[in-house]
Amino acid sequence: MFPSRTVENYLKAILQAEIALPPEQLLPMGQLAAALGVAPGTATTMMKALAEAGLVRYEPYAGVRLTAPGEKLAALVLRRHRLIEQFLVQVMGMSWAEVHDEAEQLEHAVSERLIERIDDMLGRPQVDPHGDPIPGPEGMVAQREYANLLSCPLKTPVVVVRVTDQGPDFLRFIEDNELKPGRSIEVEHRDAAADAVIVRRDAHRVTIGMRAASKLLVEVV
Amino acid sequence: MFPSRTVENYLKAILQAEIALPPEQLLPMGQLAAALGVAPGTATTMMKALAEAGLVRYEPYAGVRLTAPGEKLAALVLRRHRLIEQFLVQVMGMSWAEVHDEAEQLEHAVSERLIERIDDMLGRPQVDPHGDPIPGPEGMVAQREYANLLSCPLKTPVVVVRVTDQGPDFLRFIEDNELKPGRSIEVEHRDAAADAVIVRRDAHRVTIGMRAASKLLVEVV
DNA sequence: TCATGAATTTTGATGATTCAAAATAAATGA
DNA sequence: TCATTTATTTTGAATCATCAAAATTCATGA
Ligand SMILES: [Mn+2]
Ligand SMILES: [Mn+2]
Ligand SMILES: [Mn+2]
Ligand SMILES: [Mn+2]
Repeated sequence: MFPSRTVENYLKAILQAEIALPPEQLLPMGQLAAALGVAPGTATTMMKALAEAGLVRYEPYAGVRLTAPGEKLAALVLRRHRLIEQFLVQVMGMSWAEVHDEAEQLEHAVSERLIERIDDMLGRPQVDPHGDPIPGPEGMVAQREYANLLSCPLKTPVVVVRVTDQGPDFLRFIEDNELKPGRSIEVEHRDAAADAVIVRRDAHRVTIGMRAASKLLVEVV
Repeated sequence: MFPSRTVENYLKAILQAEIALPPEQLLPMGQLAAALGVAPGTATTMMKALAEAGLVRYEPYAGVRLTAPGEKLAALVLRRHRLIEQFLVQVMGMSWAEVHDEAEQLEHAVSERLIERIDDMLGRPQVDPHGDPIPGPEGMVAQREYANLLSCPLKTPVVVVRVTDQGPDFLRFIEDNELKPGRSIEVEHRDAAADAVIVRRDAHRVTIGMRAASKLLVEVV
């Protein structure tokens, strides 16, 4: 049997949470449940079923971790999600702020065949509109580590490479201030007291909060 | 929160069955169940629920019929299905034989917004790749009645306008014999004993069975 | 060590969708 | 008319995904 829509969502959520976790560390049920917007008991029940199916390793009161087959499946869902996002922006001309919700549904409905066509048509892109890496047809690819606007060097040219927040409002803010991936900027100053980061984009200055600054990943050029 | 995927499929199936039915005549449960590949009792249960929701008129032991709201919803599903088919052929370059199954899934996953973009991009098409009419955003449009290869005049130029069978094998046969919608042909002869219809396409002759011939709708030019 | 509080699991329940098989109604045809 | 066949409905049960609330386990800090 093929993973249901629900199972696909669980696997993808686990994968995305694991990426932000040290290797081997288990993902607690509370976090998983919160990520999916379900009651904790619901997540527990599902994890027992997925463990039964060999897709996760589940340790009661400790948490879960994807097995190799589970990770492969999860990566394929993530691959579909991100290819669809890129397609909606590049081909359908949709805003990068609205493609996430659309992809959230379509990722479960497209066939392998259609995904391959999309991949073809886009020239096998490596990243989606938000700079998130697109897993290959064989599964996850190694993640490159990037600095964010809190950790990158001051007064040094950096290029925005990724925005790790899918919220439409946040994305629109980034777009309005021309801070999308590809854009070259500099961190002028960080003000811990004001909880703010002052960024220079050409001649313009933009001030963003530290919480938001941590969501903007950059590469030193 | 209404129509679930399942309900959408039921409504669409009823609408498509109704089209081939005299007005006012009820659709029997057996036919509906067969069309959806479910047990008869399952269809009965669902019809009671849909009647409760005001989407169908259900008469025990007689059959069902869509109400106005039910028909509107069903037409919107059909609209999505057919726009998606046209999109997959025109934009994604997929074969007209394989788009039906793909659309069967996508019709439940695309947003109103995306469907409007697709409609735009295609220039508001009136028919899908099989010649099936695409309902407008407000619901069903009046159906034009066409002759088929069994009822059209002999030795008279006609244009194929529609193929009323979504089976991949049949569609591939039509494609291989260049009988897709838009093609101009003539019925040379009908042979009841042989259960065959001989069609002339330019200088070529194609023989098809009567069952298949009834699936090819044509317009006298 | 142990009482507390937080996190997690268990329990009991619900809604949606489905089936197989039994019961019933309708249609048919002598 | 009435027995037989066919279609439909009813019944009882299963699966999946979910919740709220109760029970349990774990971690903590006095
Ligand atoms: Mn999803
Ligand atoms: Mn993305
Ligand atoms: Mn469908
Ligand atoms: Mn079609």
